[in-house]
Amino acid sequence: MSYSRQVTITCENNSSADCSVDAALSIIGGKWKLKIYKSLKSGKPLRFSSLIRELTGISEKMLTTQLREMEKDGIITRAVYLEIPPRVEYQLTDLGHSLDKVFSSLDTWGRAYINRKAL
Amino acid sequence: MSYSRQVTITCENNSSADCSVDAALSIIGGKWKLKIYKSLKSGKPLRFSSLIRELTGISEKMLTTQLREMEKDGIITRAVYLEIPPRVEYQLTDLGHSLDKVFSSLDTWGRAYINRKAL
DNA sequence: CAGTATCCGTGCTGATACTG
DNA sequence: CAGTATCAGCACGGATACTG
Repeated sequence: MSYSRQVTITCENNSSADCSVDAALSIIGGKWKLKIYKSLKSGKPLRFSSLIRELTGISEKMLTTQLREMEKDGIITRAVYLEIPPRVEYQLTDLGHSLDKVFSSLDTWGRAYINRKAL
Repeated sequence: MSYSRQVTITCENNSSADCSVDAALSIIGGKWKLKIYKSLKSGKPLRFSSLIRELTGISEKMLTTQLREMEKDGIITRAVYLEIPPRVEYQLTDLGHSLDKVFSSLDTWGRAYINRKAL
């Protein structure tokens, strides 16, 4: 089974701003990516089972898929420890940590939006 | 035809950070929203046909859908001029303009990501 | 424990044709 | 000009069962 995705990063007709924003959204968009980022944000490596527990509602398949994509995108690392029982730990890379500003600006805007709607 | 969507903004089990980020992504996520934002960013009101021209590749149906959602979310206004031929102009609201920081942080991160991958 | 394999529904997105 | 209506494909996300 392959986890290939189409992340068209060639810019063609679009301005570079479109392109960069698209690239960013292709990596942090979707239902789970930013939640996974948030779980790993502290820097502490987490195991598969810990992530399943934190991300209430995600299926094993989805978590696997999302983690593989994030690994491919260079956002996280995957460390396999050959033990019994097996242990796999996920951790943010430097590139992953650099999502901090994006996350916080989304968070800030989202909060403001919710407050405004609550009026 | 109704354009209702489910934008679950109740926070339930999730922390407020999850919730706000989700709210933000539900509004600016997707394939076209930020491109439309970008077209209207300057503040100049644009007509339907102008937007179609700028957003290469979008269908009329998609543009209509996206614009209606953004209007509902309070991001843009829709002004109808009862003339012949009809004229409709779209413009960012203050709330829409407040997306500036979100847009630029995505843009900045995306550029950095692309440069990094180009190594 | 940490996955894979398989099946499947829904909704996002698109193409095309038509209308006030 | 600025849409609606209709049909359709396919990717996203989910449920469940199985495995090294």
